[in-house]
Amino acid sequence: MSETIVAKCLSKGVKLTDQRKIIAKVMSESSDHPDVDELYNRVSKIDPKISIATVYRTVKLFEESGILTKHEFKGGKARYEELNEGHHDHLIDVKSGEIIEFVDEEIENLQKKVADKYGYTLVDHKLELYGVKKKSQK
Amino acid sequence: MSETIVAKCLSKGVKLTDQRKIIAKVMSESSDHPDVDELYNRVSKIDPKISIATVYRTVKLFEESGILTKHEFKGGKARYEELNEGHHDHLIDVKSGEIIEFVDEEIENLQKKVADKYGYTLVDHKLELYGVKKKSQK
DNA sequence: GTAGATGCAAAGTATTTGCGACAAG
DNA sequence: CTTGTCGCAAATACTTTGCATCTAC
Repeated sequence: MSETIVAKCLSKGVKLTDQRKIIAKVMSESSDHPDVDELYNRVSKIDPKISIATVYRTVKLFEESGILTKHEFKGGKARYEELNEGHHDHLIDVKSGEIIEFVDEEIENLQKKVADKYGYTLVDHKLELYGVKKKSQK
Repeated sequence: MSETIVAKCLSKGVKLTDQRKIIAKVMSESSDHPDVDELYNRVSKIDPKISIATVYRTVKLFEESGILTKHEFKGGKARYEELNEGHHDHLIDVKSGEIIEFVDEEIENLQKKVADKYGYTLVDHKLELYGVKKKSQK
């Protein structure tokens, strides 16, 4: 868990302050995708003296260091998630806001193929599905 | 061209003011994906008295009326595009900012399949590819 | 004529930044 | 020690809104 984040910080030459350790811990224990406000709330319960500016600075730093990813889902604030080996995309329930993570190799490959077709090498992508729950399941 | 927008306004009961006509015209003549600032600049050349508040209000109204779509590409401002029958996704050149529109039926179908697998009906989606131009083309 | 649209400036959000005090390596 | 970080409050960027005036239907 936090081992990974600490290791990543050391390998990137990122100083390990108490604040960063707390933010890293909270993020690695969060299975949802908190926005900065929410993260700040959770962090404040551990150390109420941490300022929101530090939270903003830290998520940005962690993003650049490959520790977190930023999501900008429709019309909301930026939300963050710990970045692990396995890449995945998101299916968002438009009614409840629930977020489901999924992986689809076939789609990934097709994306590369599309980029290739236009003479591009894919460096990143974003796929978000927005759906409503079905009434009955056959 | 603008016929479509005028028709859509009438059918939706949207009042056709001079400002809206100008904004509609500018959008339908734009083949890129302008943000509000840029749209405001273009509109101002036709009628300098239009305020940016009206531009914001109008793009929002047009979006709700199915005339424009809003894109929130990585870390930038919201950008708008005229909504036509054919749906397409975007491939963004991370170096130049150039945007290429593409359609891939196969990916669309797979998306529906993924949503289905989790018990959802797809109501919307967002797919953005970020790439760099290849040096040599075989 | 009347409901809704506009322009202006002021108010919101979300995020970033300057600066003096402070802490990690 | 020295460089980078923190907390604070002020600043910024984008977008929305209250209000008096004006206009399409």
